[in-house]
Amino acid sequence: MQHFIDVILPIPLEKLFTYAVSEEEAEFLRPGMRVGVPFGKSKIYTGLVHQVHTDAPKLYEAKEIDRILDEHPIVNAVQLKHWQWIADYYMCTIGEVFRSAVPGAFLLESETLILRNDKEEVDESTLQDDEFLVYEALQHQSVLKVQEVSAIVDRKNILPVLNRLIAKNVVLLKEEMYEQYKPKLVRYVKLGKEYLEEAKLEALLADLSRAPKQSQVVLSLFQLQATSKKPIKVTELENVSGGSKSVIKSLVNKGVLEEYFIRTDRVNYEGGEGGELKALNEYQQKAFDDISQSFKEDKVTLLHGVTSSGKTEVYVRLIEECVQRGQQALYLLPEIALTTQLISRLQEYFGELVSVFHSKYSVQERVEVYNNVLLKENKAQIVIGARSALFLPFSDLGLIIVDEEHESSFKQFDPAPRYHARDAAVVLAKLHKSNILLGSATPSIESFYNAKIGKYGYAEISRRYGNVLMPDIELVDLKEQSRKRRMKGHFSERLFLGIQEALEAGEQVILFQNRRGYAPIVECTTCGHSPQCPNCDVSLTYHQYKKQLRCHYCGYHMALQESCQACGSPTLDTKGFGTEQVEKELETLFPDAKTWRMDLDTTRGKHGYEKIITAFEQREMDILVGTQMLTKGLDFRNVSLVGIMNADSLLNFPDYRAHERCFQLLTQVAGRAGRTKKRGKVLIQSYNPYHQILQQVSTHDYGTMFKEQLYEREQYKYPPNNRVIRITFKHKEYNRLNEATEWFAKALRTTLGGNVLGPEYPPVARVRNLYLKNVLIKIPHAQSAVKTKAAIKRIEKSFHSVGQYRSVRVIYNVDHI
DNA sequence: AGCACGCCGACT
DNA sequence: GTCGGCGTGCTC
Repeated sequence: MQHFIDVILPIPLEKLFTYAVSEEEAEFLRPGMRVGVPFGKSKIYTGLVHQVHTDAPKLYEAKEIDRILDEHPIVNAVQLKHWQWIADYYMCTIGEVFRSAVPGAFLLESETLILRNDKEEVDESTLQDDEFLVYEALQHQSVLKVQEVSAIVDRKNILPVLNRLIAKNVVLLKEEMYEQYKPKLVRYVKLGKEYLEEAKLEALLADLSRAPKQSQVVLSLFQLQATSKKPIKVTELENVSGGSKSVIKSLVNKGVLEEYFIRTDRVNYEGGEGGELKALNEYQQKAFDDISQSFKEDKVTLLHGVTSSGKTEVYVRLIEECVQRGQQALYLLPEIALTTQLISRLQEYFGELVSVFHSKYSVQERVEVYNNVLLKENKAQIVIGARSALFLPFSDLGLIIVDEEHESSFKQFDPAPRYHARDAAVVLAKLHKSNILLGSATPSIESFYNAKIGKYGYAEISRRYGNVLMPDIELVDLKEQSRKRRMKGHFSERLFLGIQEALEAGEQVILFQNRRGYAPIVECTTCGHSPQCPNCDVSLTYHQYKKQLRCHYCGYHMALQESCQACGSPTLDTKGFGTEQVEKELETLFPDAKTWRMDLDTTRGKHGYEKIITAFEQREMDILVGTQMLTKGLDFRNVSLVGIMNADSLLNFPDYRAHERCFQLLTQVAGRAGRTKKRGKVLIQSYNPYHQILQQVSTHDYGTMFKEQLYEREQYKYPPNNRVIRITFKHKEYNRLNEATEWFAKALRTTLGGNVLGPEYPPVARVRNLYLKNVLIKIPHAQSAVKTKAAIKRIEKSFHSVGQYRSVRVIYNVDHI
């Protein structure tokens, strides 16, 4: 009897692939083990066994596997089910889930090696020049890599040479798989060593004159390198230059570009002894009891606890119980809220039992945690991590906590699978028959709705810990202030005085402005021209500290010009403002205060974020200006005033979630104020202070916000009662994209009827030289989501069989945020 | 996703 | 005539 296995390959293809195995192999192999399999002409990939069976494929001859990579499965049956759910629900392939679910180090790839053929005599006279060169090189070293051969014969395509050499029995080929860790494939490029001198570079560019794409790539790379010392990602270069993968690949093969990988350092936390649990106060205890009751009914449970109410202590109790039962616990947090503060707090309680899993950790560290969970080691009994921790090989999960469940960063955006960690966690809990708790001070409309209709259990803590009062929130009318000429830059008199008062009392201030840089637009007052990004359809943001104009979508940057590029007049002015400008104004308004800024620009680097927070905690600065980074579960003791520079920018997003998100953001930022005895003060500046959302924030009225938002969502057929799928189309040609999306939308309307919106350009209609267009599909409650997705997939199939549309990228975002 | 294949234009 | 660039299609 012949034996076969179906394997999952880490690529975006719908199908599984079938390989032939021997009887012994078939007996040994089990689902969840990795195998090396030949794929395509020569490569060996890492596949995951999905099924062992004896049904020979009918349409093709199955290849044999190359090798078995594991002694035991590294992925269990529950995980495979979970992966399949994610692939189906989020409309991606199981291979894509595989790729992002296991540590990169588990996915080995082969490299082709050229070996000397010692068995045969070689008649040197029969060799051509290039063949002889390779032959000669092999006399000195027994193994050559493809790239080395390429360098020796000074040619890109070495296949013909190799084929002739194989035919003449001079060489043998071998595919070698490296068992060692490979960093997650973040490829970087730099200019090859030879081309570092200017003269050489010029010669190179002259050389490439008839390869416009390649020279564009080199130029782009040069630009990127000249302006920033940071390493340049291959993907970044691809997008900025508009050159395709194959263009870059040829340059790498030529040695013009050099590929390299960067790995981050391993981080190790030393666990403490394991300490005493803090006693819960009556409100926490009540919540704890309600949660326990709800868990008994096997319900997903929502914990709604106001900011600073001590949710963490409740979590700790639940984890404690779970650990006592001998089960594993998973504590999920948004990446950015995974602070040392929290981690060390958990380690205080649970000592060594705590492992941390986090994308900033090295490959090595992640493999370790993965293996520890796999082997159900004690030290990984409690895992605290960001969304990818969801994919660890838990075998006996007793509790999942999703903290800050409303956070939109739980939804993965860029590579597929575009899953929502909170929702995927709910499914995982179901598969494990595990308890799951969602916690937030500002629950998402979806979760609160689920609690309302009784689908989820509900618990509440409405008092801050230690009976600290909720902050006093005051709305400041910017329209009035500016009419009365009371503005100092972007500060109203009210805010200015508030800061002054706080500083005099020796207290700290947080200022929130949801935009980084100095000003989002630079405009010529003579002709109205403003500099645009050459790769994206956006104005360049002015960053004063570097005197640069930057694109926040693709990273393009250029020096600020003295005069207008269109008309030459030196009458440049800025529009709008960002954190940098706020910081600048503070310097003039409060010259004695120590001010710092926290945004993407100041927290780059490994510990940038950590450092600023520690410094602020230790009161080394008085005022902290920042973007939404400030909102995440930070526990500052000495902040008495929080100022929101401009709330309107949050309300005016063209997105059905804008209001909800504005409420959450403002409430969370406000929650940073007055976490100890003294009541905190929050000042929200706005041109529209009577907006219902701002009123609701100021009165801490979640209930009304929820009611109104739910009403609106129902009116316009948005979640929670309806589902939405957004399809994004990408192409570099404007016209082709338009035609393609019209075609697709029409097909969708034919099958699905009315609930298809678009195609529409997003606010930024071109990013990294690719045009974008969106189609939004709403699926009413009564309509089958599964069938709708199947219909969409069918339409995509016919879409891609149309020749001109084949190169249009189609990206699904189910439950997009 | 990668990678070979093959057509097409440019230059030894 | 030959080589490299760049679009197209296939991978068990």
